Amino acid sequence: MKTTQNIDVTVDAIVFGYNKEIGVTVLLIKRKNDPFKGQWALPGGFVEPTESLELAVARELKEETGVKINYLEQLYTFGQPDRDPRKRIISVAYFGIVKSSQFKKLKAADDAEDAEWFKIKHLPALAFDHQKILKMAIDRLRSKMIYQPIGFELLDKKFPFSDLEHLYSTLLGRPIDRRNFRKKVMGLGILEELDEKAPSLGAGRPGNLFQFNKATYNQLVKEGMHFEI
Amino acid sequence: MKTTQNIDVTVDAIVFGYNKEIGVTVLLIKRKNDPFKGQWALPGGFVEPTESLELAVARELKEETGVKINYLEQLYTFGQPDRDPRKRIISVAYFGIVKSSQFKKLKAADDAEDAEWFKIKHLPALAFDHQKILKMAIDRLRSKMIYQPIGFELLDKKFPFSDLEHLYSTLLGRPIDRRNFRKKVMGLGILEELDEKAPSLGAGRPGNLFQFNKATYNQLVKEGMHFEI
DNA sequence: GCAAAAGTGTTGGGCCTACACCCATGC
DNA sequence: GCATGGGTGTAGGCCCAACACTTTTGC
Repeated sequence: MKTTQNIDVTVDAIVFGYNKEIGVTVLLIKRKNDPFKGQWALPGGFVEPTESLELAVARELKEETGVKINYLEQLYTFGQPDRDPRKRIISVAYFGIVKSSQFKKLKAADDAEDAEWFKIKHLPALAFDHQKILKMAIDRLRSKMIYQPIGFELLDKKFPFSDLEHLYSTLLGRPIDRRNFRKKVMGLGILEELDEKAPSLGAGRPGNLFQFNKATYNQLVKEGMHFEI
Repeated sequence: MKTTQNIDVTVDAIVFGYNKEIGVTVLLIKRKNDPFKGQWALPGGFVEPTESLELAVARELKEETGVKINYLEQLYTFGQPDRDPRKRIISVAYFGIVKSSQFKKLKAADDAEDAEWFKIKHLPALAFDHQKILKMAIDRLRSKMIYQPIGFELLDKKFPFSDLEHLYSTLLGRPIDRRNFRKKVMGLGILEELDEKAPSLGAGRPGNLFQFNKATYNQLVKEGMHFEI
């Protein structure tokens, strides 16, 4: 098979963020160049000849949006021959999460005219097959959250328990039983309760702060944990 | 980014089979050409300019081994810059299953000097990073089997219940309680009991034959089924 | 003192695990 | 008739869902 393939390889990133007031959001850029100039799209771009795929994602994210991610995993590779009007382009999509604290720091640059967080409930029209890619990412986020505590990655390093509650009930789209949820999560032993109160928001009793113990979590995963909500 | 990337795209297939006597096996080919000439490797090859990735997998499998697969899903994309000694090659790996009945029909051709089923317990040295890819595929097979009934895809269209039992206890590497297993599986309602006996193997009472009801299964998946062994 | 959010236990039912014997067939 | 694999029921325990009131704080 010595014929030239003439296939290009890109990476795309679906980066989720979370904020108590806004809910779950995804990071999009407005394209500066054709094709789909002026349209919203997933951040991403061509892989450099000598960099790994993961590096390419991190680089493109930094260049286009200024965001640094806290969690990254490969999602899926999209390779339909006609998915890009220019030529055949195969895109390896990555699924990323930024912590709440990193949430606002956006600065569009490079190929992007603009970068913004969009609520996953209210998305604009997207370029290429990015609608399909994003849908797959949202499905993955939902299903991963209910059997692995990646939800924790969306929160700050220290957070009040109610943030976790809100995150889960928002994303699952249904109310959760607060008592049972707390019992279940605490039962896993991967949350450490701190000796610190959350800043009061003007009303109501301030909660205690917690933090995620990643070491204990990794231990559990090895032993074959079972989470389920 | 108008510089030529000079990256090639291949697909690789990790195809599993099952047979009561032999256990779980994976399909490998012996390479006819350099690099790694004469070594065992995963079947696969370069993607043609206008075919989809799935088609490329199916074509390569047919060309190199003569096998037709019953189940196929994307596994992962391997893109480390140095994973092929010739040049940068990104490989999209697919995870496939053939039914027991298709098991023996191998005929090496094309790039392959030979094609053979290997027990996953006794694997030869593999070319490229195929060891790593295969390991990931086996992990996926194991974890998928315990929460989705893809194990059924490894069996024939009609099979005695004991085949399913043996498959699961082999792959899980531990004995399973026959009564509980039967109750659990039958409780899902995705197996239809047929009015037909399995051919007797010379000893013992012949069992009834069953078949997998894919429609009911798909229905269940939509409603959010929960399997777990 | 009142509005808002945090924190906390018990019970009933369903599900899952553990466990052993009889049945049909081939030789 | 014996060896081999097929087929079946039950009881106890554990876990999970359902459920409401008291506490702390800001205003």
